[in-house]
Amino acid sequence: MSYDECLSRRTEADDSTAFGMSVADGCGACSSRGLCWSAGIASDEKRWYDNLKFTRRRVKRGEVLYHMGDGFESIFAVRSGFFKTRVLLQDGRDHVTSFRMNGELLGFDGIGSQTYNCDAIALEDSEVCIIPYQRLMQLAAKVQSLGLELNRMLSREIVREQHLMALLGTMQANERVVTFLLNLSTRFKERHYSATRFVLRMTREEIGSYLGLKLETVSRVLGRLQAAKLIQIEHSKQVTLLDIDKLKNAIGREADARGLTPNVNVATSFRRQPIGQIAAHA
Amino acid sequence: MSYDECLSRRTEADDSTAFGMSVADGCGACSSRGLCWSAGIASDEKRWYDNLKFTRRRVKRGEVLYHMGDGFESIFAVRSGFFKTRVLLQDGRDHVTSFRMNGELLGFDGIGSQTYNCDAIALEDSEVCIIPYQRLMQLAAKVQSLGLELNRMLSREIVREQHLMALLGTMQANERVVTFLLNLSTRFKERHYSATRFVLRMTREEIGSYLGLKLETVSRVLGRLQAAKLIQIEHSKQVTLLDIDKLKNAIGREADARGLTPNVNVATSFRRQPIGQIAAHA
DNA sequence: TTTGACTATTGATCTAGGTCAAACCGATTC
DNA sequence: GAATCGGTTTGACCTAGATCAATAGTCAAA
Repeated sequence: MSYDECLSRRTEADDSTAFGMSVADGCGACSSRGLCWSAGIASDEKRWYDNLKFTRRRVKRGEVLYHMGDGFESIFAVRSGFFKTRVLLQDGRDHVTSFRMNGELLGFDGIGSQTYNCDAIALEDSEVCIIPYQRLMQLAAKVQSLGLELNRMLSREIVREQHLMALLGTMQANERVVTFLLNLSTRFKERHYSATRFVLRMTREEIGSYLGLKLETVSRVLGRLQAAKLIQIEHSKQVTLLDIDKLKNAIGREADARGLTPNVNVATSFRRQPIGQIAAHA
Repeated sequence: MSYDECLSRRTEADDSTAFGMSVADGCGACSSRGLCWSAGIASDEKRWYDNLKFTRRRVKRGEVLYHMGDGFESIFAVRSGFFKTRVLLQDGRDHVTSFRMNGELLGFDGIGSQTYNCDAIALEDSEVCIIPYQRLMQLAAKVQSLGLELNRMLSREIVREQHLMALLGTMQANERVVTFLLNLSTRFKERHYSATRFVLRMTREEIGSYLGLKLETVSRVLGRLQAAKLIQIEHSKQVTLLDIDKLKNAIGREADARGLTPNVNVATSFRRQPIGQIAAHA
């Protein structure tokens, strides 16, 4: 298959109603340019990249992009919106494994078994580029750097998950939530959004599932962070990070010394004393 | 680079002293054949695979195969022995992310950043094949199925980690340990070792780190499993799985009903009895 | 065979986070 | 504007697993 064949093959009419599909303007003009692929594509092959076009698909809030068990055909790039992925255990328990925003990719979990291994669900009305895996690999056979970049992305996903495992295996509730907020912050920053003020698209329960905590615990930690003036929350969803440096310091052993624990075990009987009262006496 | 160049390039003398290196007999004759790569290589390209030869390296118990931060050049296939990988957090805490046995691969975490993102440490005297990544990708450019298989392996690693995240995020101590034992069991079985009787190469602390538990908890759970006659342990390391089916059933909600909980606090047990539990064996 | 360094077990106690329950809040809908 | 609904907060209480501490195997070196 030639370059041009590969490209033309997908230039269907822009019928945005059928299956919620529509045709993209092409990667060169995409607002996620630089986040999604291009960073790793060798510059002499950039012209290639800029001419890529992928079919798009709209996914409404709450809708499933793909289900665990569905046959794997494509990976997806988030163009706009917000997704979560989750794995289900046999007995019905589930665990959220990632949140994805624009420029991030979904579906790597399907390559190995030719079947998706988790559910991907939109947390708000979203749009994705559909990247057919077969076609991608045909291209990669021609364009060296494309295959290399795919490997890099898979590897980075492995590393991301390793960090998450370390979080789940070793961190306290406070640290988990702070790590989560800081991670969102840097990702928004990369997208030229505010690093300090953003909206949480997911519920407390979803955050909890992601962090291995119960929703009440997430709520309490956020409450404590707010009481300690490290963050501010309006309407449950709108978060402002008031002091990123202090937040960063709150990860690690010294977390307790900074007034984030509910019960500063002073003498004996002041158990579960809210932070505000302690601060007032200090 | 031609097929033959690629192959001949690495046929150094078998000098097993220098750097602990030695040359392998080639993949075709390897005892891990079928575990490591070949399963995914298209049959018309098998002759290719069978002629592959990689430099080997011996790693003594306790020695580091690669360090976090080391420049990435190669992935490794375990020929014999046993490894753990671990990530380190800034403040010194660490978390074990995998145990690797023969036929399994190490180093995927380095591809994305060109730098290893964890430590790989031998738990017993071991030997690995060194698979230079550059060379591998050169080959993959010629041999389609090699690149595809690499993608599959990376993807499977992603899925493996997702399951582990779910374990760390949602499972009780009992379930974690049982899952761990069953996982070892199936991996030994795949290698034609006993699925029911094997040696734990890692310490209780390492198991604990892997499972997000403290070593005392691991020890207690193993003790309980033994008391329940589901397993037997000799000399701390030698494990026998006495009833794999019951072990499998011990994962999930009903685990408690099977005598795995330490203190059956009868006084309070009437307070909230899960409905599912009553119906379970009717 | 003794010594010493690990590693594992076991008991007693403590606590971070889970559980349960009630109230609250903001957005829809009727 | 009352009622409903999904999500959130907050309080009271409980427990699984952590922590601390003492004991005891295991193994290799002396």
